[in-house]
Formats: sequence, C-alpha cells, structure tokens
Amino acid sequence: MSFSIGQLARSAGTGIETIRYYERRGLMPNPPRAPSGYRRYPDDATERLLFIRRAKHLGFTLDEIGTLLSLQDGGGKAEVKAVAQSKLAEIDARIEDLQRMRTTLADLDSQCSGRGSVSGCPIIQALAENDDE
Amino acid sequence: MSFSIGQLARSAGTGIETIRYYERRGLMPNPPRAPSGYRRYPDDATERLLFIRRAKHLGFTLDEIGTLLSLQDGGGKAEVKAVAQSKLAEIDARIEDLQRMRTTLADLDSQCSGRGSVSGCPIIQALAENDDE
DNA sequence: CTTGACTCTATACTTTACTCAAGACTTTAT
DNA sequence: ATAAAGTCTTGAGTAAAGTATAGAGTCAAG
Repeated sequence: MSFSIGQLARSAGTGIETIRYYERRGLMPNPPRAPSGYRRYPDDATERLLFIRRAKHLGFTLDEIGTLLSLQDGGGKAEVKAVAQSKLAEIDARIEDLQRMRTTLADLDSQCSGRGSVSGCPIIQALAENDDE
Repeated sequence: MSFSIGQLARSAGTGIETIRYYERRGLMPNPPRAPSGYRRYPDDATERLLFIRRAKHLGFTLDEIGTLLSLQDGGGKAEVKAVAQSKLAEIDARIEDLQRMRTTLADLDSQCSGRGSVSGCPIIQALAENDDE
C-alpha cells in the first residue's frame, strides 16, 4: 500500500505544500514516484510527519528536528539529550524574558485608572520617560 | 540645534537604517530637510526613538507602538490600557505555552540516561510514538 | 470521453523588523 | 583642494516556516 501526497497530508493533518516543503528541507525523504511523476509514500511516512509535528509542538525548529531525525537512526542518547537540554535552556531564557515584560506591564496596567485623557497615564509616561538606560 | 540622522542614531543607540525604516513605517515623522536633502531632526526626535525602544522592550510590535504613539498625543487612558492588557494577555498565553513545553521536555530529559545508543531513548520514543493525538 | 479532483514544478508572497548594497551627491577635516 | 566620512534613494536580502499561484499534466467516476 502506498499513499498519494494528499492522502498522506490528510492522515497526518498537514497541508500538501508543507510536505513538499519538508522534502525540500530534507526532513522528509524523496519518495519513489509513480510513472506519472506522482509521489508514492510508504506507510511509515505518516510516522515521520507526526514525529515532526510532535517535535515542533515541543518548540524545536525544523533544523533541530532534522538533527533529531538523523539521531533517531544511529545516534547516541548523549546527542539527543544535548539537543533537548539546549532547547530547554532556550525556553527558560524566553520564559524569563516574558516574565520580566509581564511584571513591568502588569505593574503599569494596575497603576492606570483607565479613565480620562492620556495625560498622566502611567503607561505612556513610563514609555516616554528618560530615566532607565 | 538639529541633528543629522547619524547623530540621532548615535544619541538613541539605533542604526541609521532603522530610523529611515521607522520613518517609512510611519513611526517617526518625516523630518524637515536641509537644502541638500539631508534630514534635520529636532531635539525631541531622540525621545521618540527611545519611546519606541522601551515599548519594544516590553514586547509591543511596531504596529502597536504606532498606536501607542498616536494615543500619546490625544488618546484616552482607556485605549492605552486596552493595548496594554491585550499585550499582557498575549504574553500570558505565550508563557503558558512555553511552560507546557518546558515541563514535557524537562520530564523527558530527566528520564534519559544520556548514555549508550539511541535505542530506548525516552526523548526519541516520545516523539516517535503514536499515542497522543 | 469528459468533468472534476488531484498532482506536478517553479516561482513568488507572507510576517516582522530590520540590514545591506549600488551609485550619486554633500559635508567636514586637513 | 582633496580625501574621508556622511547621506540620499531605490531596491533587494535575511530569518522561519510555510502558503499561494500559474500553467500543465494525470487519475477516477459516470
């Protein structure tokens, strides 16, 4: 049994263009072709697409997913763990960043009455003021 | 006193191209020109650039900053507060997203010994497996 | 056999916020 | 006066991950 690209897309919940894009990016192997030139996918193509989807959902970039896919077939746990940990560090940094923003913004928001003209608005003032670097 | 674009860039810590870009985007007003066509910035141009920088630092997009700048001159506190709150909600959603990723990833990472070949690696297995939607 | 759905390639467009390059002109310093 | 540094406009390129389009060929059903 083999799939057409449309069937594969449906079975994995992606778009057709996405699959061709992944192929160009080297994430999906070039599938065999029917005499017409149509792509014919083996059963496990769905698995590979779902692998990519799950990895994206965990925050990996397509490049990183490419690495993970190649490690899947013939790497060591240490390499996989390294990729995971570096992503973890990245996520942590991003969270801290966002939390700093959140704190400042929530603070300003709570200081703003939300009534009247903009003059004296603590949010605008904080942006307009000249104290922090 | 008026600045050249280079002086303005230095005084605000941005690049020259960035200033021209902001001008095209409508964030910086078109400044008066010298006879040569050179831009001549009034003193408060630096303030405006710094406003933009601070707002970016809080996570606002340039479009949102455009809104804030126009509210600064003639809006109401309610509008400003609305912009801030919607950004706050966005940041919260993003943090939750990242925290979900972080939890899963940290979990998998802790389950992986980091030694030996990839076979049986919990990280790869989680990505390859077929259980969650 | 014809209609409609599907697929092919190649190319361009999307978003966000810049950044760079080319080629010409101007200002500043020596 | 001349050279270096600065500025001008226009247009293109960058990252990331697709999405869309055109125009041509193919497959399945009636």
